[in-house]
Amino acid sequence: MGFPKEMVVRSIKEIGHSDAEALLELLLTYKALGDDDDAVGNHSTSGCNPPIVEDNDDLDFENWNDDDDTGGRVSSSDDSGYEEFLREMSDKDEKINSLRDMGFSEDEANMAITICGMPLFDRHSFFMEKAPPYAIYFCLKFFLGVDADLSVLVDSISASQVTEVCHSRNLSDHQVTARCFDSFGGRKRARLIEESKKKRKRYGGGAQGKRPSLDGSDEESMPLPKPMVGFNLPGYRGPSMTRVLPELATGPPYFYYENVARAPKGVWAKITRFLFDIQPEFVDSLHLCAAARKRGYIHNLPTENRSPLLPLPPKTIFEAFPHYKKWWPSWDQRTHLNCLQTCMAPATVTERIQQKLSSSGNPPPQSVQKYVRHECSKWNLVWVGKDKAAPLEPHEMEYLLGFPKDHKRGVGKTQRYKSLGNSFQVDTVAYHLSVLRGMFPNGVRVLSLFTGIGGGEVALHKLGIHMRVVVSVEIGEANRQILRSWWDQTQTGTLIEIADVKSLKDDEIATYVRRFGGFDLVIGGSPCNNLAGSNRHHRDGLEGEHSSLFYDYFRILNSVKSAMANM
DNA sequence: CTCACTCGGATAGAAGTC
DNA sequence: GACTTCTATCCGAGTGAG
Repeated sequence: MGFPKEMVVRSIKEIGHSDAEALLELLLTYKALGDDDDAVGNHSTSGCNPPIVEDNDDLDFENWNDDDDTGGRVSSSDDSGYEEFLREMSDKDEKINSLRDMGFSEDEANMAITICGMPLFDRHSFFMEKAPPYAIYFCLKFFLGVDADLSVLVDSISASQVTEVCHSRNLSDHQVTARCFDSFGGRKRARLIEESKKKRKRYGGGAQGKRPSLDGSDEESMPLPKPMVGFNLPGYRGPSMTRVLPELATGPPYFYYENVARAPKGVWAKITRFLFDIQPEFVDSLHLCAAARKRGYIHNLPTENRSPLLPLPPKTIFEAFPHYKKWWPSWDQRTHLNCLQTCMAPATVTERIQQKLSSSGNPPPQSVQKYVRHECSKWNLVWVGKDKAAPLEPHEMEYLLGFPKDHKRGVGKTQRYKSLGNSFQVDTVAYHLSVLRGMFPNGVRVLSLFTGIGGGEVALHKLGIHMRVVVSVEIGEANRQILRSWWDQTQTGTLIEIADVKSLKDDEIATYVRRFGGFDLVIGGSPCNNLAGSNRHHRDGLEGEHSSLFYDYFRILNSVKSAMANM
């Protein structure tokens, strides 16, 4: 009943882009073969992955929409032809040789086999939301040809749907990508529902784990650690942790991804699934400097032997700004500032505070204190005079964020606030990147996405790591000028500036990879606009207009990995 | 339940540019 | 004077902790 493997692979190669339905059928066929391969697929590849929900806890097709955990599950296949085929495929070398005979490179064959051996990939939920998207991505890329880029994949898989969705919803490419992944879920799910009616086995209660919702919005929450110090921080020595990354997640290149920690529910779970199931490192920069900055970082860097930038930054408001102590009221007991944001308090806020305080006694009544404390916390105000609270100056924000003084001089004040609010906290990022210092004594080649004002570059510079090359992608012209200006003053390496991540396609990436011999680090934090709690209008999650650029980070990272694998 | 916190956005009007 | 750019001033909800 099973297909000879040569037929499967050859058919896939022949079908190529021309027939999406047939291709999907073949992929599903291949997956069906893999579904029953317990021996191959059930090994664990990662010591850091979150607990994986077992099949028998999760597959409940008839009752998918409700919370009844006593539904059926798909039994393991009793088809001896499949098992025979899979036993045949169990030897990795043999598989590689077979694939090489068919014209695939060893890297391509290795990648495909690695993917096919991954536990999640091997599960019934392959094309569902819960399946790791990077596996789907690699798998499709492999079967469609290694040079196909994501947009081509999407087009060939569901061209009519893409067109329809784009026209009717005005969606961007990455949103379409996400939806196509979702659409696979639907199709595969329908197929599996049909199969499950034939092969069903009852199982008892006690199901564990969260179930992805059917509308594609995964509600899986990811609890933030307390204290939010990541895997470790200077002065916060937790239990020593060693992590084993999935094979596909390891470098080269190293990568470093950043975004707001307090994103809407399910966002970090989704980001994690795209980025190789690596557990995010949540850090509040409050533990390293005088201002809070709760951020999640997903990276494949070593976590041992980190070292902070010296001198350590001031850790309290008074250490950072001693002169404000003079006017600081005793009933304002803040020692740290809240997150430095892009918007500053309007003059009306500070005027109202001054007016309220001057018209009340000393100390002011509790109600006034409460109001003023609230406004000061909300707008990050500091006491600059008697009864006078004021927003931080841009150079003070630069200082707290670890940038050199007047890094952004010459730019409008509003723009400076905006860029700084969107930036890295340099000391925090530098602490994570410090492990690169000993690894690249001759310098690093960096692909910097969503560069902003160059927080990652400044961090590397302050660590004393020479940047041989930085290919920087940043949409803001003012930010590009700031980086260029800083680069010309401090650096000797090559800086290439690109405006739009969407314009950075596979061929150009491959050109840079060939030109520079690859990248050592792919670093970037994609836009948080649609994730941040401050956004009252369009907190749309990862599919939002700006935040969906995360998918471009994912796309470009994989493109770099692919190009480097083919070097 | 209350409370605290959040890499923001839309708009009108001012200011600058041609 | 038309147009663009900049600036000030408004605008709650989602989430989690207690």
